[in-house]
Amino acid sequence: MNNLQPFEKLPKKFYTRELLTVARELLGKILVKIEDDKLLAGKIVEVEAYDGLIDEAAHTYIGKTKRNEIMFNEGGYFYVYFTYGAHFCCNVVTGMKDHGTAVLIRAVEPIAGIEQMAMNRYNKTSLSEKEKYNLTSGPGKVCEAFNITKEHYGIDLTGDKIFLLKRRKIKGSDIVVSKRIGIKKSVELPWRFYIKNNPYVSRK
DNA sequence: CCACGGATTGGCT
DNA sequence: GCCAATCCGTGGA
Repeated sequence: MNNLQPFEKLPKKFYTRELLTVARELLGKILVKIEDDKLLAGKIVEVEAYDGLIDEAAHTYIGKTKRNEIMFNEGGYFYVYFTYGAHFCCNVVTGMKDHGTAVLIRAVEPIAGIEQMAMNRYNKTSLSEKEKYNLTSGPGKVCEAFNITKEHYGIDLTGDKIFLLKRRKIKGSDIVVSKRIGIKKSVELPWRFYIKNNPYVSRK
């Protein structure tokens, strides 16, 4: 079962590899946040890749700005941005310095701290079946459930506040590849990856 | 079930 | 001034 699997952080080397490799391998890994003695954890079930060199939808396509500068570091940092005047979304920076590549965490399956996540999302702990699956099934929802905000911009993922745990790779036959969601540019790139049949995926 | 639109901040032109 | 890597509620079929 799960407690036989290693409770070990992903090392720097995991993140500094090529974007699409990291994106696929992020599926199934555990996102952990520790803050104020509260531990929140969830299994990553849906991601999207962004690459400023060739991808007009990437925030780094326009070059380095104050907002996106962390994406030009080498892999292993957390890129958090604010959008639509309402929501935060979080990303894992990948590749080598100046690549400007990152993977958006679009959905997770809650594992620990579920009551806290329910409080953060609904301000109550008893949820309907529908609310339960709505906790973390989208990038804005993940950040609200985990209380990830601009304060977490640039965090080093090899540190102790926010990090990912090693898990074994999800088999290729259990990964679905599709176009990305919610963008108007470079819509054709098949850079969205999600775990087949997982109920927390934002949509088919 | 699906389509549509409002909310509301901040980054960039 | 325009518009966004979203979410949620509403209204119609």
